[in-house]
Amino acid sequence: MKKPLAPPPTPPTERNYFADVHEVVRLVPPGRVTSYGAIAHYLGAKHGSRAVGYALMAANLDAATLQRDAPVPAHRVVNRLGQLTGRHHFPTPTAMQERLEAEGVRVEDDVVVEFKKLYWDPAVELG
DNA sequence: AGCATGACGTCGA
DNA sequence: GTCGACGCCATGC
Repeated sequence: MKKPLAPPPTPPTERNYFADVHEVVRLVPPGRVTSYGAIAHYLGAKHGSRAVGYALMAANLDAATLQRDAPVPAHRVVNRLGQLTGRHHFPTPTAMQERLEAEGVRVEDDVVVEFKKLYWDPAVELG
């Protein structure tokens, strides 16, 4: 039958790459953190780490994605130094830290305490 | 179509 | 050991 509405399987702003990033981030268990580079590396090491952050930013802002799939715990993603570089993109500058601390992750001076200890590498945990 | 930007990471000087 | 430049992928003008 003809389809009166044509729901695009993959919106232009959410391509396979973004979906991949979202999926991996969702796998990060509470109380653990990962890095942009780890995700990029897990996805093939060919993807730029910037694109990962870009995907998270888009995911957080795009309510459609949040409704379609589970919310992306972007607060569990920090840079390779454990710094909360993405906190400025949250509703409030402290929202990211608040969420992390709510999960038992201590944040001090915008840096995850015991980052190496809480580090969750998808390439290791998943593969 | 080309240039500039971005929640990064790695290399070279 | 610190600083600067390039690369990566995707988006916006």
